[in-house]
Amino acid sequence: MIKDKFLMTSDIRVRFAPSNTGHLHIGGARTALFNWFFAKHHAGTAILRIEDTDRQRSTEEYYDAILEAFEWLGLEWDEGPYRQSNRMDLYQEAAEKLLSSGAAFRCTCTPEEVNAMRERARAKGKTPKYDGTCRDRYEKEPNVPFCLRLRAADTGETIVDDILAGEVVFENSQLDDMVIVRTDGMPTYNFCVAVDDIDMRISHVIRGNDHLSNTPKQVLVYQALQEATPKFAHISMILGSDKKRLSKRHGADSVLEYKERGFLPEALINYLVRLGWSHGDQEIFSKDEIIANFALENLNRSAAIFNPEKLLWLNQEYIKSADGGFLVDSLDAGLRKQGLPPDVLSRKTREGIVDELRTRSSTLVDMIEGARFFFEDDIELDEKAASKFLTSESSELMLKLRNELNKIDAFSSENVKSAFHRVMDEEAVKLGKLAQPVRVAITGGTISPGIFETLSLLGRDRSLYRLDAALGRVNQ
RNA sequence: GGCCCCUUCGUCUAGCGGUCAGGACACCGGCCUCUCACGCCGGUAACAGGGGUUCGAGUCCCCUAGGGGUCACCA
Repeated sequence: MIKDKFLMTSDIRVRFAPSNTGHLHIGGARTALFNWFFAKHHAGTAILRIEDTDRQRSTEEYYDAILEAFEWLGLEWDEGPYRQSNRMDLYQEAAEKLLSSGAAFRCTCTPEEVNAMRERARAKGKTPKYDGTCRDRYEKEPNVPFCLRLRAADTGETIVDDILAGEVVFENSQLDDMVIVRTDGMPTYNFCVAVDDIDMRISHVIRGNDHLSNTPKQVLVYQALQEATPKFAHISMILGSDKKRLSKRHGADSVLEYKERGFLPEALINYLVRLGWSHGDQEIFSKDEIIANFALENLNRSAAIFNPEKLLWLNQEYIKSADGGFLVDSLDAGLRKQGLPPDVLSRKTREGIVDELRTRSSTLVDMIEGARFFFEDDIELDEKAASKFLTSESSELMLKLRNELNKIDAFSSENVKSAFHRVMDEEAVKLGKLAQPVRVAITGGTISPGIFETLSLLGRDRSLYRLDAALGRVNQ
């Protein structure tokens, strides 16, 4: 969308904050999309922040892959990517502030001891949580390692005001004295999130529903830091066909994998956004249309099941109306990947090929597969089709057609059609009798675009060569 | 298990007290047709259950059931 230069940037600031412990998967992408469209709709600022405080599992490969995925999707972030690992000073400063104000305390309990506490509480039928052993043990022994915990209230309640869920009340008795800085000095997720969101002046936190239960913990950090909370919107999640959380088991769920499988970014975006969001009966939206109409209020609160068939349908819709040049480029790249040179046929011809294939391909991969035979020197015949259609009976017809094709002037689909009709009239056969054997001879199989167009696109030389090869086979 | 969220066709959804409960994907017919598609026409299919509130409830409230999430020195 062209930015209206008269439109002032609003105070709306949102962030998408994935961890680089895995690929950007479609669930995360949808969350990112909601954030991004919300920001654009309000002429606000969309920020990308990588949460890489997990030293064990974060990798640079995933970091790069996440950026690559966004690049492919065509989502540009107004700020970032910020990385939490570069912002340690900020967290340390906040932690010290909390320590000196008494909101946080040093805890020398070992993980084993804390686990034991939780077990004891569980055995008594109570909420398993840290028991507060170190809360008031202010004199600490030197050389004993410690972590920092945030002192949680034992009574009362913490209310999360959510745009979608309304006021959600959590009993403070459920809350733990959570660790905000680990023994190794690394700050923890729930702490960094709040500190960063404050520092980045985030106005709306839009994230998955799985974070709702975490929110009161973060609210506690805001309160301890004496900062106002942002507005929250916890969106529904995407589930697999088994109604379980999306995972590797459901197949390809990384965004980049959809690229590999021949999906167009516009189609993926359209599909993902429509999961939970709608605008009347409209199914197909350009980015600009989504920007114009997106509103958090229209978001569905219930989980959505990922439906690959509908994505496929949408993808084909996008392929049907895609720019021809783009499709040719995609075709060329796909062919080269398989070691087939695209330029055995002219670019104009390839444009004709993708035009024939666009109504027959639900993915770019399908399209390339459907175009293979145009570019192979020697096609592979499907045995079943060959034995059914390449018979001595059909070979006579094909031979006649071959001679007619050899005579025609320009090898246009119209002229090819005339050639067919001359043979059909002469032999008093219907088109089907002639077309299927020719199709098998030309394409190797029984499925292809219209036979006149196919021959015309393939060109006279290659067409006759293949016809001859098929004829030779029958006569053997 | 505690706490939290959710519940309209198989799936995505429209609906925001009065509709024959609409659209889309998928599926099933039909038309078109040289195959496969595309396109066009038509069809099957839903308010989880039970209580209220109301003249009237898919729409509001409660309960039950089911599904999901979360309870870490992971994010």
